[in-house]
Amino acid sequence: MTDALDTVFAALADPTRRAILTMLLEDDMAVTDVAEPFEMSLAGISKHLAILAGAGLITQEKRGRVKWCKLEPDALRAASVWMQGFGQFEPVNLDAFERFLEAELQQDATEAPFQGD
Amino acid sequence: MTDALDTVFAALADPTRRAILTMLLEDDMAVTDVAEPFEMSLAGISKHLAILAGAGLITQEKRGRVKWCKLEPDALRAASVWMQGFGQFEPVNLDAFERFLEAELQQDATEAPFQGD
DNA sequence: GGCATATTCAACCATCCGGTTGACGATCCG
DNA sequence: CGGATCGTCAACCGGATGGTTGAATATGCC
Repeated sequence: MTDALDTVFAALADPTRRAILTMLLEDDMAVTDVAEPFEMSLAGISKHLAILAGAGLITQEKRGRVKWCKLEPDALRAASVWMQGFGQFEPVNLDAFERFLEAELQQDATEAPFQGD
Repeated sequence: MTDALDTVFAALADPTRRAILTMLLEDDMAVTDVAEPFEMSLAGISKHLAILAGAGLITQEKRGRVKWCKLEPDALRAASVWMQGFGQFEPVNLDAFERFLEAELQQDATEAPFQGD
């Protein structure tokens, strides 16, 4: 009965993985480039990336021999919502939340994506 | 080198602990009462509470032989800030989500009328 | 073909985690 | 005092986690 929140929060609980996510904010990256700033074996980083992908926080797409890692911010949103109003995470509300996100997306698509300040 | 975020996210990664936090939203509770709905030994729950306290998510105060557990929502703030600093996209807009829910409710009310008497 | 690059796999290791049970220290109450 | 209640401690267990190394698999390049 491992909830999606379990894997997301567990993935976020590691500083290396949080650092990776922060790096991916900048841009998509290849596995080797993700690993470069860390004093850790490439295989170790590869495992961390697999965990992040398992939590849905990133996706990986192989082009040629390079596997590109891409941030998936939506996975964070569910966790963020839980934190802000934890308690109201019954399935009903999750469904509603998904509909909400879709509605929001459509709105974003038709309106200006940023309300900059 | 364990960051505060490490312990907070790790604490949130367990469904039992999230359920406990949700229960504490209602009111402060004694350890025994926290444990009551779970099919788990009291010692097990006591450990979970210690982890939550270690992460600063709750505080515990002993009055008489009863130890009261109190939610500390501020501890969530750092994690929440981290997650939101994350998205270039707007932070999750809970207000908008609530308006969405209300709008949906009204829609349900007008679309699926009771054939009442 | 042959070599370098990119990434994962497999095995292994130490440590942590979630859980149990049983004993123990406090505290209330009759 | 003596017994019941509240909660933790200590030891233990199986399984997950975070890391390593070395071999293996793809892919690109000359």
